[in-house]
Amino acid sequence: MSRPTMETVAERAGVSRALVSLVMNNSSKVSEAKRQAVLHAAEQLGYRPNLHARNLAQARTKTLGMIINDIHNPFFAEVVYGVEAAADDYGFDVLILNGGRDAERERRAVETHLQFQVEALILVGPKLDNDDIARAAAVVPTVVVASGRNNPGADTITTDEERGAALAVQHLVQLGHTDIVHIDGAANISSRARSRGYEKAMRSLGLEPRTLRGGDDEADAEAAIVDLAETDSMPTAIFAFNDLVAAGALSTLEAAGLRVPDDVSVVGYDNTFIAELNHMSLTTINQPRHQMGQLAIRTVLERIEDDRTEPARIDLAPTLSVRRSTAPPRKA
Amino acid sequence: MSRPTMETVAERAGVSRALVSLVMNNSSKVSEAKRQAVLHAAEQLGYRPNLHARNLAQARTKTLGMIINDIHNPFFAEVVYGVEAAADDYGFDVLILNGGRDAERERRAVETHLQFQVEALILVGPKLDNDDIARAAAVVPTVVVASGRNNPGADTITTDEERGAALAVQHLVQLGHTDIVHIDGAANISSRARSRGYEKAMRSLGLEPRTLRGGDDEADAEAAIVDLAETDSMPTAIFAFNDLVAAGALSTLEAAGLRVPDDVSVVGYDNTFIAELNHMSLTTINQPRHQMGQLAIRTVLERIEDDRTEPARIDLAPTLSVRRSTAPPRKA
DNA sequence: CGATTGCGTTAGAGCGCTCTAAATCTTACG
DNA sequence: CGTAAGATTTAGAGCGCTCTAACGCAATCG
Repeated sequence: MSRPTMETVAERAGVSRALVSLVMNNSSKVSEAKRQAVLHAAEQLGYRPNLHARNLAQARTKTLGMIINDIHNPFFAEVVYGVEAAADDYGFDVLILNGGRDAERERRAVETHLQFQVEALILVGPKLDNDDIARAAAVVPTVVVASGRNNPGADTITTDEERGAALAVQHLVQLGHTDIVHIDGAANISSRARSRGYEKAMRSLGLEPRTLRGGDDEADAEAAIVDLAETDSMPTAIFAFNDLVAAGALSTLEAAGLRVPDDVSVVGYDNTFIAELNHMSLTTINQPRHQMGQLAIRTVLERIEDDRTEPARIDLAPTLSVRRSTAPPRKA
Repeated sequence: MSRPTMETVAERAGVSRALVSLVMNNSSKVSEAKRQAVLHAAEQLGYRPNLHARNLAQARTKTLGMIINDIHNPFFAEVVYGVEAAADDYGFDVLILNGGRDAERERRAVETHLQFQVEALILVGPKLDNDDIARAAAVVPTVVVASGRNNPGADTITTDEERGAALAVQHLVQLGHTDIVHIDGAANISSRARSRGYEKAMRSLGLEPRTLRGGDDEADAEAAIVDLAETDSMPTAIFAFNDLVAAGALSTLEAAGLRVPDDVSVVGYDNTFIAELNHMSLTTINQPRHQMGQLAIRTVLERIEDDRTEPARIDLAPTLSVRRSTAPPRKA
């Protein structure tokens, strides 16, 4: 037994199919009596509009497609909430597809979304390269959140990562540190900007930058720290590429018999869940993720509704979240 | 300029619309020449099938709807990967909607999915009550993952949480502990089963259970621990409702000057990301999340394809993950 | 009192695709 | 060379909905 359609409801309510359609879209030009009759019939039958039929008949789908780099990563979750909140406000549904940290999967996800006729694409931390993004942006309004900002044709929502790195350095310097090492993000997309920010900030304060190769993972911190310990060149503070690397630093430092923040201060980046844990309590750089999500929607809707065409570049300011992993250096 | 349709492609390739359809569904009964012609025309025009039209025309949508309790929670992320992997195998698309820890939002998400004519619903840790679930299950095959198992009409994939709690107790007892306190999950859905498992296991080993009210949050552990410290009744081991509560225990214990695992051993539950962090290194109970996701798909597909009707109840065995938060008790 | 207005309602076409049944083209065989 | 069998291809209906244009009817007006 198949689901009831408008036809069924119309029959039951003794009206035409078109009238049912009007009621479902709560048009104002329906008499109260008929509206009730239709609503009642629909209720009784358990009628549910078929979105595919609606989307076919209408030009618009009122649906947005979002692709998340990795569902695992709590950094992106917060962005999702921002996106959803804003989309709700404007009456759009958001379909989520998981990129799974894999460009090929993301490419397929884009394809799926396009086949679903989404009105816009929101790419959160995409792995896709610029060409892929340009191709997508040529078909449908596209906004990239938290990734590089030279995506041709697409809007971008970023934070100023150079500035964020500078905030970390300034914080440490204000505490009295002068020997500050940076463990970078290796090939990670944000690595360059954060390293550059660190180096510029150090130099502008008259300090010598020291950057070590890291990665985006706990284990990646280990080699760097071990190296520092063995060459007896342990700094008084470490600025890590992200919170996870900072977490790796924390445990490796402790394993080496050093206390945080007494012996070494540690700063992370991203203000993820990890940093918030009391037991970690990581000083870190915060990106306004919720706001980034909201802005992504606003931006992309400007294209849809007001058909703006020149790409928007929104660059937000990061902030510092001070916790217990930083303190003044031990007096020498 | 609107998107090209099958009609456009057909014209360009000099064939009929139906033939294009056959090619798109790679039917075997199309001559190689025409197939190439169609493919080529489609390529040139940037043709992309309209899923809404297809879904309307076909009885099936080959689409599954998944609702996740909370995108933030990394526990669920792993389930998602399992679901996606299995769905891929069977050629289904999975649409993800975020429940946002809110029953009302979940209810709307169910509605959205149904309007999208999904062939089945996968509810991961739903907040919905049994009635809501029954209502959904009456309309479309539904499987509930990682939640209570008395959902009328729906299939369920769970782990034996009593057993999991018992594993924790046994591990601690084997290490030599006899004074083991449980901090429970308060109103949380899994709390009852885990507490019961703990209490049964304790009694069966001739030990006296001691359960304190906790919650599902770091802060919830604090009150309990502070209480233990103040009444001078600190046990040698704590079994927490979940990893987050265990994390709270860790930091509160340390703040009270107690070392883990030297003074007190701590066991969590769920084997989340947190437990894995080196700096936490939490002994915990693991649920086979990936497998749970896969089984969810298999189970629900059995209903769709083989139209099984009696509800399936799959209950998997949890395992123990030993890390560095547990050790033999200090000799008295 | 006939014509006009405007509200509420409806018929019917059309959205892009699949599917069935029938048409057309080959190929093979007597 | 005619024709049946098989292989390809196509016309056309229909999926459930929206939208335009038109219709019926009551209220309003000159």
